[in-house]
Amino acid sequence: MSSSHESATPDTPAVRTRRNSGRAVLGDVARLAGVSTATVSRVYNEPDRVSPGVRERVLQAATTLNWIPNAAGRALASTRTHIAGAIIPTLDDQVFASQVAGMQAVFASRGITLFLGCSNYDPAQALTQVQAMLARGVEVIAIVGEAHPPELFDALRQTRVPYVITYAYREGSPHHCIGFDNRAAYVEIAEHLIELGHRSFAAVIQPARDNDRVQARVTGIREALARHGIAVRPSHMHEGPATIAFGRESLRAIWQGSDKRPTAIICGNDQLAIGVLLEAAELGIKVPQQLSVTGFDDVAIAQQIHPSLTTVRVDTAEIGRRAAQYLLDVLDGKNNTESGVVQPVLMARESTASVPLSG
Amino acid sequence: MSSSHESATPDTPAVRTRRNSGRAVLGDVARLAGVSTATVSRVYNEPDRVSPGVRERVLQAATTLNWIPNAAGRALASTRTHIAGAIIPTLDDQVFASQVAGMQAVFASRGITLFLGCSNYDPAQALTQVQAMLARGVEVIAIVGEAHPPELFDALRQTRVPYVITYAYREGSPHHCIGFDNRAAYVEIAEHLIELGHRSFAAVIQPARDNDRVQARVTGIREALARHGIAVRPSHMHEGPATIAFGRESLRAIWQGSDKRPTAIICGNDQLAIGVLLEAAELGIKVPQQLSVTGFDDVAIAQQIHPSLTTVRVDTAEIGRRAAQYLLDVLDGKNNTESGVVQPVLMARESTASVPLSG
DNA sequence: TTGTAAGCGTTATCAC
DNA sequence: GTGATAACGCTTACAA
Repeated sequence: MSSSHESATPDTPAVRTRRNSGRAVLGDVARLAGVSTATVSRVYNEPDRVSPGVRERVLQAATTLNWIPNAAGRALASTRTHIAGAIIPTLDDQVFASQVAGMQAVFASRGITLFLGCSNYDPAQALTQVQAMLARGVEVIAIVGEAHPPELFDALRQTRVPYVITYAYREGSPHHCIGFDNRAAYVEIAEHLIELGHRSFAAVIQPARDNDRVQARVTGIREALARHGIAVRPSHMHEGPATIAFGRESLRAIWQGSDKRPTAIICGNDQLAIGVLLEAAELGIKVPQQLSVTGFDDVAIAQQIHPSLTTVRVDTAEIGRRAAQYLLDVLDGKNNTESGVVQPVLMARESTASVPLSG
Repeated sequence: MSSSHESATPDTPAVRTRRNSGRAVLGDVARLAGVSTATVSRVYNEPDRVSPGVRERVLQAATTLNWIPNAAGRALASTRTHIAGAIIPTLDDQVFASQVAGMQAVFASRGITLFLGCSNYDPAQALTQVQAMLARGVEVIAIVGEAHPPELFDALRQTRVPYVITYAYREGSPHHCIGFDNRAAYVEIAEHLIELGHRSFAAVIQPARDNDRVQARVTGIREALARHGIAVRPSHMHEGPATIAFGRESLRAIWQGSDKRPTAIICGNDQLAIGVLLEAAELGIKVPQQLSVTGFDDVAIAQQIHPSLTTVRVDTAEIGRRAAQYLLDVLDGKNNTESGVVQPVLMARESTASVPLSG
């Protein structure tokens, strides 16, 4: 039936097979409202440029038909997708989850939806995710950390999609960053302990491979200690999964090892530190009298546990909000000159104290 | 040169202004490979139906031009977006974060990307998110819980977008659910305590408003206790934010109140229970000798804290995976008859024990 | 203020 | 196995 365009026989458009299973389209709304498709479009995109009466009629028709504008059609015609992308290592870490929540809130207020991708700390997956997002037409993209394959940044450059590095901030980075200086944060932790008189340290950290933030933290520890002629013994350097369990086993190994026991343990995050704290209780090690312990993140339990944990608070939701705002500004052609630094705050609590007199 | 069809003056297609800022399109690839656009399309969608030589040539051209297929164009032409939507209350809760991670993994393996929306436990926001997702053309959608505005389900029905309710499972629900029976889970907790001889209970739970899961939990507690002629005193029923701090203050209030002290406290989740545990330590209340405590979720610290926490483990990542699989099956027209139940497991640990002899 | 009509980048339907 | 070409649903000059 329905011959394509010049059929003499009147075709029946209302009954014509719809690929989209009967969903109303803009044209249907236009017909019902008795206006052109352009007018319907205007009602939604430049409502001021259409007279109130017509506007009302169109809105009415749209409601009647339950019309929902099709984003793909919109994107194609306007070359704007109103989609942003965010790539994080994992959702299983509170710091990234809340960063995403912060971004989402800001983007949502501007009608932009967020595509989320997890790299699982794997550079190859990060690259894949970025490519998928570019194919999806994300207008901007936020990526945690800057340790990524060059192809990833090549792709971003070629497509000219504005991006921002989150969570990490490094002077001299070629990228726009929003976050904090992980190295400096750990320098501060180490110095806090040195000021308390500590001279013998252990470190329990999460896997550093492919993770610029963790590498920076370790560097911070080493640098701060080196200034005082101190180094962490290899047997006192434990790298493993960022879990309570690994924190526990690390302390046990450190305490029962043959080397001189440290008076302070710097942990890569609060999970590890809490593990150390719990194991210390079990081994009868008094914190902070015999041993000082520090964490990072300031998770909820850090200030509730006994002894409360000295740690560093970072407002990761704020990182997310700022990152989103920066990207929105780029889209708007505004020149966002705001610094990308979200300052971490050392929360000195009960788990750190002056070094015990008897080394 | 190739005048399109009737233009006398030769146009210069290579230089024509591109709205998309110089990104290569399928047509460019076709031209460079010396084939038609249809063939390029086939290379990516039905590679078997194109000869190896041509295929190679097209792939080569695409690489040269750094061509990335445009998802909007694809969606428009194929009426498939390869996008799924997920709506969760918040990312700030591990159980939902890992559910999303599980879904994402399954969807990604099928080339489907996930749009994520957070309702912040607000029905109105949930509705907005659903509408936004439908506009984005999600092919399927997963929503936590079934306590949502009717308009939400109306929209789903009208657009015929397959959906699934996650985290909650209820016999007789009009929706397909993947999760567990929150009521039954709390009946089990209560019965565990009753078997241990407890007859005097307190409950510390998160806000129940607009939250069918929490309401079901409370119902479970009440039903199980009622079977034994027991009810929770109003002064022993504390509802508030799901935080360690609220857990602490609840125990303090319960313990210092004028009513007879309970021998067991059932908490709405592990955060609250850990708060109770920590406050008990501070108040010198012996757990479980004087007081039994239960949580829910089995967060990492639950089995590490002392005394270790009796709680319920739910594999939320599995809920996410199963939900995604179900939705994929619907898309494939398969009849997924798998039960939607992901069985919770009671983890009886040190924080619960027989009721103290002296009531 | 409103309408006409030409795209936007892809896929699908036919012919060949 | 390939190639024309008409959709897909919307926006946007340009015209009226």
